Amino acid sequence: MARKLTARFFSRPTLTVARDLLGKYLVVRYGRKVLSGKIVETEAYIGEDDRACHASKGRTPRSETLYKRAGTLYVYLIYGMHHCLNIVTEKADFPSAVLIRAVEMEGADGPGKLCRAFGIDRRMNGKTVYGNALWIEDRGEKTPRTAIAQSARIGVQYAGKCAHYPWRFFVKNSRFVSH
DNA sequence: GATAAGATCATCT
DNA sequence: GATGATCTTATCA
Repeated sequence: MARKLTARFFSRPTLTVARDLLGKYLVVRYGRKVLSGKIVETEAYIGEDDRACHASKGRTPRSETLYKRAGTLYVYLIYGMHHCLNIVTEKADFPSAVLIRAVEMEGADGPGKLCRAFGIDRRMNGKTVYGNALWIEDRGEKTPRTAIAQSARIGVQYAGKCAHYPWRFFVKNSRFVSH
């Protein structure tokens, strides 16, 4: 019933992956604990032309992860204290990823809190999404198109017109979606 | 309810 | 030396 998503799922266009991730489950194991929650909010970051994407300045030691193959985890520290979890999409050498913004779990509404709740930090950067510490499951739940809403991304006002791209996807009426 | 400011550091200039 | 894919707390209404 629960099916682990493979690289094939993440190799598709980033916007498709971002939308399809809604309703899937993020599962993290550390020690003998397993935590999981349904994904209800994502954002897409696509290519060097997207000024909100960390690859907009080309390859750097940090953005290098975005150029890896689909299914690679990109985790970075923001504002000196919060981690954000992304999954790289599309082809190798094309920088794109989906940011996981919220899952249905107490204290996991918002990318920073989500990583804190799941114990995710920079040690996960560069790992894959099909290992045995972190993965995504399809539990067969269908998320109807009508339950999905789209909007501009959050926290990227500096990105000029890229800030207005409707590349954020979320499940309507979920109380776990960030404010 | 809304808005503002402060925390705090890896990364890039 | 500047800045950010955020969050918490404080203050006002």
